[in-house]
Amino acid sequence: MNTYAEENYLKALFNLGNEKGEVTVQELSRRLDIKMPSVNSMVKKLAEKEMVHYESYKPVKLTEKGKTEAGLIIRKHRLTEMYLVEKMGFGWEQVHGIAEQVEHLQSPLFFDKIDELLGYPKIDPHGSPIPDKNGKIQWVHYQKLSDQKAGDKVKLTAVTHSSEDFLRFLNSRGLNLGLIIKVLSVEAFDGSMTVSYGKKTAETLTKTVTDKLLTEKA
Amino acid sequence: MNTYAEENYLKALFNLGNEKGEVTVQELSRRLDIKMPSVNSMVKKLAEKEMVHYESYKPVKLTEKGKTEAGLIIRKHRLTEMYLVEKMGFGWEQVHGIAEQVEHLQSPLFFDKIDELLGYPKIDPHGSPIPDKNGKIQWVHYQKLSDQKAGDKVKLTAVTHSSEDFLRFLNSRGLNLGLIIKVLSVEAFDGSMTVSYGKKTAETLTKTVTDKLLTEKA
DNA sequence: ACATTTTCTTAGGTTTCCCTAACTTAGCCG
DNA sequence: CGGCTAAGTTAGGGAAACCTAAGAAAATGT
Repeated sequence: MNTYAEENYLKALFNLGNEKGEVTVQELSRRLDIKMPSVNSMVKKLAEKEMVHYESYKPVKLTEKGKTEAGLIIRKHRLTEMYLVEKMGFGWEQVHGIAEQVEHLQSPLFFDKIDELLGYPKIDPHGSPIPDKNGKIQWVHYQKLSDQKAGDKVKLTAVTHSSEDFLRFLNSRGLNLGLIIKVLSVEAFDGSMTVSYGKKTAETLTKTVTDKLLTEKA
Repeated sequence: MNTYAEENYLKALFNLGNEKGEVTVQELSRRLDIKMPSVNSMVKKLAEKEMVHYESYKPVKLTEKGKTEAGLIIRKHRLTEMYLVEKMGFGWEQVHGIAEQVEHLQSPLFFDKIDELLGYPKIDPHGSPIPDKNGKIQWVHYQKLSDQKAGDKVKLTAVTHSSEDFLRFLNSRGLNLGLIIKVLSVEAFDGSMTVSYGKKTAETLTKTVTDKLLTEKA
């Protein structure tokens, strides 16, 4: 098992290394607000545990194993954030600090339950993907419904918000996941959209709504 | 602020010191599964911080300050347990380990929200009192079910033991907190008791069980 | 290309919290 | 009361994760 400190390093490496996957000691040091010599020794320790590839004077890179571990922590973080917002009524600006602590809890039971209560979300409300139980991120390229044009035909695959109110609204309109939606027209002045799906031939959705619906090409 | 380890000592002192309030180094050592010399030095540290009264070769006792700190941790623990059971659908027997970790989170915001969502409860799922925001416990007068007489009608409000097996047993008999129980008869020779509650018209409980069930006048 | 600056590493120190081994105090018993 | 045992303490050490100070490597500018 990884220590609390190790988990923070793994997470930082994951978050910083988006493009090349490489992160310098200094970047890590700044992100974690930990002095470079401390980072240096921790990086060595992580290399020892085969969590990172590392050679002196070179940037650090997560191994597959490291990526998985990091993914699992980020999974816990994002599920927690979502739960706090959707189920407990916190504001988005309030949840980061709490999730930062909760992500270190060791209890598959707990996070599985959260996952279940949230309806197994694949992305958080910011659109960031939530890694699966194996720590892997599914790199599906979701597109907001609001980014579609008239004539487009898409499949509704995810929602970025799962508050009771919003889910109730979706239900009342018969908007279920997997549904094929055809965009009929888009109003230029307010971004509202008229679409057809299922039995509905012309339903109008506000931009507030279409912003929260994620789609794939149908 | 207290460290993670300090918090565990405070909690153990609080839980062990129910009668006289005094706890020996050895008791602490056994409860925490930490060797005596380690306990000894931590106790000194806590005395330094004025969390406990301590003199060499004497038992340890929480100060008022220590009691308050311990109460606040226990408050977090019990609120967490209750939330897990009431709002997330966990079973009684599942929540202890999770709460044990959550109780160390530093976020008044988080626990206030839980408190609010639960409707400011004074009792947790095991029936133990929940300390208030100042760490103080309201001592309610409970009576063992085994001390009741035939004809008495009482409300089940707490259990004194919360092992997995015991909680599972209670579940299997439909014995939930808040339940109204009527004592039908008591066997003189073994103290076993026949009671009725809910849909059950004549359930027999051994003294081992009724000793662990706490009640209020209904 | 070489001198300066920046980045990284090494060395050595601190705090927290745990350990084992060995010693001391307190309580008990004949 | 003296001696034994159990409980408590002291001494010394180790792992984790941080630090500062100082030296080494790499990058950078003219």
